[in-house]
Amino acid sequence: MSMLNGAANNRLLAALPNSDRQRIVSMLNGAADNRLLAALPNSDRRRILASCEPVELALAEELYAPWVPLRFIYFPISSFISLIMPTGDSGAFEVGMVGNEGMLGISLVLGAEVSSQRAVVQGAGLALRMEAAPFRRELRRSKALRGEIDRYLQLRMGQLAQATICAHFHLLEARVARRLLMTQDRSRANTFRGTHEVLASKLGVRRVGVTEAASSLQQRRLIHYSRGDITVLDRRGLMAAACKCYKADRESYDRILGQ
Amino acid sequence: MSMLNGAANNRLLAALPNSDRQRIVSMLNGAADNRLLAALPNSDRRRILASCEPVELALAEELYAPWVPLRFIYFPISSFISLIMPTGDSGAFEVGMVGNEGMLGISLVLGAEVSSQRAVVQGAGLALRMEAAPFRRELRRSKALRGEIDRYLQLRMGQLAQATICAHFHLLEARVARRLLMTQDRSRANTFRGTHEVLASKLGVRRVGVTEAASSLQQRRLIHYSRGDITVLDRRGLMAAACKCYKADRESYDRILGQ
DNA sequence: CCCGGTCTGCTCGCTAGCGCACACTGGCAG
DNA sequence: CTGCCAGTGTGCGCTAGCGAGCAGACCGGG
Repeated sequence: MSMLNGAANNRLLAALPNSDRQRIVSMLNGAADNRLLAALPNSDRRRILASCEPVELALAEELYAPWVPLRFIYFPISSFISLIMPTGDSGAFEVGMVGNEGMLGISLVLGAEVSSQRAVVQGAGLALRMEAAPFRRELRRSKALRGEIDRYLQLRMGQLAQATICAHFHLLEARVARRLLMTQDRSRANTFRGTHEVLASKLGVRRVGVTEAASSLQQRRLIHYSRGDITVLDRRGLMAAACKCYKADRESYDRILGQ
Repeated sequence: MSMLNGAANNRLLAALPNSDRQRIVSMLNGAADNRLLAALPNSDRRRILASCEPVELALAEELYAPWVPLRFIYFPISSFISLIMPTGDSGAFEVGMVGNEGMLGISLVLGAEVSSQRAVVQGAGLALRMEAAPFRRELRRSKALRGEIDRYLQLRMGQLAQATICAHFHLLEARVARRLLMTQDRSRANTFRGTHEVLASKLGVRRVGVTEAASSLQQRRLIHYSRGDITVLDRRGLMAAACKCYKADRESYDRILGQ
């Protein structure tokens, strides 16, 4: 169980809930719960997993700060991460979400040591992480890894472009609905955490705006929320309330990563 | 002069103005006027140039249509290109500009055959183009090419993120100023073409909005325009009128590409 | 010289979202 | 039980940008 080495100063595997521990065991058998890793040939994946270390990510934990050299890259398993761009005047704006479909630390792939964005855990859970140096080594060695990351890069660029349009053109209520659906997808649960306040900061709007939008969605029985717990009641209805960007994103996801 | 072969059905080198022809000759001597090519080791560059074909790009020419397989990639020399994302309801929105600092056709690098965006010539001029197949071959062969493209990718992603914020938060006048500065940089001239109408469509706003903003900038003697000709009169003043995104973009440009 | 089309200027009513400020509520700590 | 505070609800005046439509100005072609 080489994966356990080096996790000394971190929450250890033993401390994880059973379900997560089982997931790790199944990963060691080659069925990683991270799409990017799962797509690799067995030999490459095993080698990479051997350099990875499982970590439990806590809600709101900051994994990257702007312009601070990146020590680790992360493959989310049951966690997911929000990429936040600082706006200068102490505001913020989310420019990406990383779930188990991808990885955090693309800058390292592209030859940089830092990133201009903050990375904040938005859904607590498990992830695999790898130190920068071995990751870069692996990147040179495994053509398959690089290929998968390239496809993921393509996805991310497309979604970023879509997000630009969405933020500029679409009504807040539709954007809120879309954001909730995206969160639901990545947390793979109907209920997840998130106050109006943090949602607002990610969408780049006032809290009040989110309250109004969310309240409208709740009155229509599409969602329910209370003190930071959000539940999706009617996924189909919520999709109808969301802008087309959500569907477009899903489609590009299927097109690029699908099959 | 192998570069001339294969240009049969195109505007030929001989038809180019003297200045452009001289540029090509100097490129063959190893001093390409495209930053990405210029950064390559001589041997790689010469090999790549041998597979390239010079083309004169006309204003408003459409190089890529959404979802149509990309036949060529382009290295702009004196031309520059606008990447347009369709918004569904027949609107449009610019998500990137490609000048001689980079290349057009990143999707091919990332393993796709198509792109979701339109590519339209925004500044007429010279470019080198290369067919998809030899480009892919070269990409596998030249580590240096891939490395340079990776750095360029990083730049583009950063600028896309910045543009998202800009479009969402900043006042139209500041955005117009920024866009004019960016155009000036890429056209490397104080006067360039562009009507309020097309500017508006790239910024995702009404033409009237651009007219108001441009008119205000003109009254302050920062620019002058008339029937599709725009001249920057006071570059420093225009920078002051622009949002900080412009400066941020330049800085990320220097940080990533500046040696 | 006139005609037609392109480019620019201006108006008017409208709305989404903003900034600010304050009030209510439920759960948790002391 | 009390106080506190994070999370949510609401109200009010304000503004940037929207949609639609029309008017003049300039330019090149017939």
